Amino acid sequence: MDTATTRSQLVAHAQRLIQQRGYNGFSYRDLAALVGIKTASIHYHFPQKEDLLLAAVHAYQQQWHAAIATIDPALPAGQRLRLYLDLHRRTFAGTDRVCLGGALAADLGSLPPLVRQAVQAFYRANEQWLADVIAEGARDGSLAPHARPRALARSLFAAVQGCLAASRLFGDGHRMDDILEGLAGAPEAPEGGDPEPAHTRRAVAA
Amino acid sequence: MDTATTRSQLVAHAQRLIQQRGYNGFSYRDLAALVGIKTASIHYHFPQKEDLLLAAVHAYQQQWHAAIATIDPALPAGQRLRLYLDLHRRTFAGTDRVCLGGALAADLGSLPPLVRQAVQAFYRANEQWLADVIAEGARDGSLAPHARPRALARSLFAAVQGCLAASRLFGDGHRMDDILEGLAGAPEAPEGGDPEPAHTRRAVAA
DNA sequence: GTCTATAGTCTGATAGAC
DNA sequence: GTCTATCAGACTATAGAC
Repeated sequence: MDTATTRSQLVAHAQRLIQQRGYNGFSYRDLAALVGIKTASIHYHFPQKEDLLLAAVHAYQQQWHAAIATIDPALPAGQRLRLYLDLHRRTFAGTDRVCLGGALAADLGSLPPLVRQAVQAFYRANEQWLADVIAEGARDGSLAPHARPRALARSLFAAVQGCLAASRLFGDGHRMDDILEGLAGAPEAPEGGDPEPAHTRRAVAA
Repeated sequence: MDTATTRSQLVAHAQRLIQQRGYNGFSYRDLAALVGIKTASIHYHFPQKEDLLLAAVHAYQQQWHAAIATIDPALPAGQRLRLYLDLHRRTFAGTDRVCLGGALAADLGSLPPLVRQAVQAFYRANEQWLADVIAEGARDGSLAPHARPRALARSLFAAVQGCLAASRLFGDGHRMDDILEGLAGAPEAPEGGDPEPAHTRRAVAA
């Protein structure tokens, strides 16, 4: 089955354009040119721009849900946490995009209320997944979190979103390593020119 | 001296509108209505929109530089770090704004190159300040960072930016406390319903 | 489902009077 | 410095043929 329907192409291109330029940074004209149809035809699939936006966010959330579901729940919590960060790094490193949720959250003041709710749902889902993993890691000892799971989950997700923006700003795909380094623990002499981030350690300071 | 010149009003309103709605979310029309002049008059002060943008970013960076300069360098590094986070919390809690740097970084793909450079300079200044404080704290023992100062500074600034976006998204002015909690250390039983964030502690896990 | 054609509005920007 | 008047182009959206 050829799943590259016009509708799915529109959603995919809309996602990409928002991630690159922000919510107000793209038009039906851009979209039509990319898909190879006229702007009027887009309205057949998405009568209002808000309809397209909602479809883009919901599809994005499902895509991330599927991606996170590939992280084996049988693995130690600490490793799952690193795989979560690595998933973000691999997805966005070298691209000119950020997370769709973060991109929309930044333009919040010009977002229709329903889109705002969809973005909230995306944030909640990520923060809850992280909080669950952190709590489990604290139980089984694979993590030693220095804050309550929910607080740490929120801080971590915020750091990931901010890191994606900074990575793109500086064209530096390695910035996620900074968070990984803080997660994994670090050299005892923190100001020296230690060139080896302790990626392989299991001790977690968070 | 009455410093509320038309030019300064334009810059201030432009800053606010970008922080609320993003780079592409406001127009000369909005701005003119707020200041009480016509759109054509704005072009006298800022011939192109990019000129206005650059003025807004540069003014913002100076404002933050002045605000951070109020943090007494004689204080312990750990306390200066908390004051830095508190400055952000106090500035944005209860508002519908995020940091101008973060707002522009999110719309990077539609930013003129010179504006992009100005945003980079803003990020670098903040990350450098944080790295210096963290390195000093590691030296004098007022902090025990679990990552190298530069990595920790970048993660922390990313977390602050992400936290501001999430705070506004959920209308929750207390989210900066999550970062403070991770910075200050936390209960040894992280999953319990401990209602007391350890705000007063000095031990820093970061 | 896609098209042409078009409406009505908003956009950044310019010319020239005052 | 601010105005009126205007521009050319972009925007979302609609009507109706195919």
